[in-house]
Amino acid sequence: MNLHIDPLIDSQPQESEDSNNLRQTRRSLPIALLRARESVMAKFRPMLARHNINEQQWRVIRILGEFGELDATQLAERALVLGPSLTRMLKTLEKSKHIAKRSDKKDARRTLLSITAKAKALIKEVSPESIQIYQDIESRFGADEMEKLLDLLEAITKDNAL
Amino acid sequence: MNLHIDPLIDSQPQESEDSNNLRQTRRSLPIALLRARESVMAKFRPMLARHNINEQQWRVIRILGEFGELDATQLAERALVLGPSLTRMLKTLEKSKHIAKRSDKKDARRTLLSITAKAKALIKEVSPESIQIYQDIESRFGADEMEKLLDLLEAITKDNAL
DNA sequence: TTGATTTGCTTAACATGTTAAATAAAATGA
DNA sequence: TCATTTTATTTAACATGTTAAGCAAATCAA
Repeated sequence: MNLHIDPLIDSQPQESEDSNNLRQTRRSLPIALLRARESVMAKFRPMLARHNINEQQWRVIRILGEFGELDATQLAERALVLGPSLTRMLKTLEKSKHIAKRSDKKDARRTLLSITAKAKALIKEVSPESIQIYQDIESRFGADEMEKLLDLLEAITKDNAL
Repeated sequence: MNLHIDPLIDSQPQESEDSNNLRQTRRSLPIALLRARESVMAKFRPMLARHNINEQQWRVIRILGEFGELDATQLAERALVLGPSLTRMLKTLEKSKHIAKRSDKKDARRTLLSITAKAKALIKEVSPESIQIYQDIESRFGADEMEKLLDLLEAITKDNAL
């Protein structure tokens, strides 16, 4: 999702017939989350593009780098990718030698996924740039604000899962 | 994106070789935003599905309901949809008589979009359910926390746009 | 033990996301 | 005025999102 969104700071709703009491989209949580995410990802996407990977592929590789070998279900859950998407992505990532597949000896239904040396090298390449971008965002937004935001995001996520 | 995500509260990273200093995905802002959004949308999606619309269609209709007639560029920007996606969506939404198109007399390049009576009726149907779901989320998370979260999201969005 | 159910993954079909290129109309400038 | 550039939208191609259905392996229950 690359929306190249302009600020929209001055725009105001025009309709007077607001008989439906829907919150203005500006203060709608789903839309605010999407906008915020887009504004953040806009900073990361050009860097990922330079390394010939997209957002989802980077998440999958990163999760396997962080957690080690996982089965497809756990990987999809943690990388926030749906099963059918993961199935397709794995075909690509196997061909490009970033991910290796093996079947679980104890449970033939399960596929175990792990990253290759090539993907580990990619992580080492991307990490410093990623950290730099993150720090730029954090230093402008403020480290305290960033912590507060992350805490609230974690909290509402946990809250909604109940 | 309907991920049906489980809490993942107790899971911990396994890899010791964390020589790359990437932040744990749990505290990664892009991922935290995505997770939070998924947890929120999971509450809304079944309701939208009952009304036979998806998330993006609802955003487009809602934006036109809020701002009135807009050209395609403004609509795409505000509804957080890319141009090519909007082009395709409009074909569907015109066929279903939710949206009407006319070309701008002053500038033949522009297409002006507005919602029909049918879409206004849909908004009236969906709004109370939407508001109810929103209030459920807000009452569990806390209205103060919700305000803080929305403020921080608006702030970081504005900050990143600079 | 075996028929029924559940689980893990894949396939299918259609929608949107994403980037690049194409097209047409409008604005610009010599 | 007319060639050039910019702007608004669409088309194309491929990737992921989403839901439903399918399939094989594992688990359950009688």
